[in-house]
Amino acid sequence: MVKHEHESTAALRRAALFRALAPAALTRLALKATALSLPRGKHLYRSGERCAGLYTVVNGRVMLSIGAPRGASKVIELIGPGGHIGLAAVVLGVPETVTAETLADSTLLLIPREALLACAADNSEFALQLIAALSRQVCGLISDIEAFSLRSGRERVANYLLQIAAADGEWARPITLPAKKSVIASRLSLTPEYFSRMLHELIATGTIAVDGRRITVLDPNRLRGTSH
Amino acid sequence: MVKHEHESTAALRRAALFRALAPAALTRLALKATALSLPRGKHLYRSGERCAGLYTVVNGRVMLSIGAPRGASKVIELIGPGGHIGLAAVVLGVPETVTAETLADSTLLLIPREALLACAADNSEFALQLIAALSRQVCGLISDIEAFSLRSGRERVANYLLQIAAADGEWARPITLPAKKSVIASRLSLTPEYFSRMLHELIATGTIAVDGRRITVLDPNRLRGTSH
DNA sequence: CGACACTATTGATCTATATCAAGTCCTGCT
DNA sequence: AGCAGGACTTGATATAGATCAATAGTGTCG
Repeated sequence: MVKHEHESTAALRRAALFRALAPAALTRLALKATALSLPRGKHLYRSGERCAGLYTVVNGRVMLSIGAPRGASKVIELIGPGGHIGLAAVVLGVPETVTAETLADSTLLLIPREALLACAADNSEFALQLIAALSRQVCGLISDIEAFSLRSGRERVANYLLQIAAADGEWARPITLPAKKSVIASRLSLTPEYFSRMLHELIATGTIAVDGRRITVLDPNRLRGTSH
Repeated sequence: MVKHEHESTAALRRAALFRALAPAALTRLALKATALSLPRGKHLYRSGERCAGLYTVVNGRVMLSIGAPRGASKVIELIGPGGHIGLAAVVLGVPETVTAETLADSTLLLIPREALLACAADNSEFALQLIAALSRQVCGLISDIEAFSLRSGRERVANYLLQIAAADGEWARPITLPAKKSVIASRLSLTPEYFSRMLHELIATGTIAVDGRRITVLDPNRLRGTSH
């Protein structure tokens, strides 16, 4: 039991949202959290369901997507270790607008809505963290909208590769796509077929090399050039 | 001077963000705010600029848009009385990602970043209001992304009309577009030409009637039917 | 180690929406 | 009132990207 608390506390400390939280408050929150692990391909929740609290990804990977009536769907975001899921809908207490599904075996922490709000209410430091996290999300979504409506498919692909290359840090070292190509394609609002073509166009110009999910950026400058 | 304070306080109370704020805190905030009025067509700020604080629209109308290199641009949101502008970038203290421009003669209140953050820091009630406001914005942006990537132009137009009709309350009463048609078209990620065609398609089926910026919904059910 | 099932590529074709080009209708201004 | 410039419409044409169909890898599990 004590072991489990320690694990939760440590896991929360590694999450961006909770990093700055005072140890006492963090432990209090961790006590209310429940850990769960899910195999790949399980749904955390579906669009329209009400969700008990905030999920934090300890490890694994979760896909957030919106589903339209006609079976069509679109990936909104891919969330890895340290990330959190569904904050906006949880604090509003409204049904989720997205569907969350594990892309790999994952372990998560579920923090009940009440504990989260209580913590925010008597810890202004933490409330400001929530505000900052939501603000970052708003900026990210706006930049997605910009990409979808003002950039071509080619530009979006180039830009995406640059982003994960930058996040990874080292150039020349091959980067690994965080999910299978059809998921990445949907994240970029492209069909798998078109995504494949764009990738092969970049290969043809000697900009990148592709080996399965592993991509090497051969010519960063040219990639930057085609990204806008 | 006292007059001006009263005006600011009253204006803030009418804004969604500040409605729930305790009178004392509200007055304190209003004291730090500066009122400004701008004629139509003026920029509050442009994408990339750092912005001193949060703008609240007292009256008039402001257009938020993102601009791409190639002169292309897209309207993100139209903000009327009671709304606020640029919250996310202001709390993060990063350069604005959007451009804000008045669409009509407008009066605004500018609340300095420091005053806003201070108020949030020692007023957990208000911090939660900010959290809720940002969460609502996140949900709205996600729903925009859903519309842009999963719905056809026709569906987006129908849906938009339903939304403003619902906001307005009374059916059968003609609704008025909050800006000229080319701006609405951009808000819906359509060209003015295509927007015009979609509107005329709805006219042809007897679903709506259009007179300039004034639109009457003749057949709400059919409109709902074409909205998805 | 072979075979299934899934993932990716490739080619051919199609379509929603953009673009270009006039033309018409307002609307505010002198 | 008349006119200039913008806002909207209408038509013809072009195209980015989707869809459909077939094939080729690729990994995984008995």
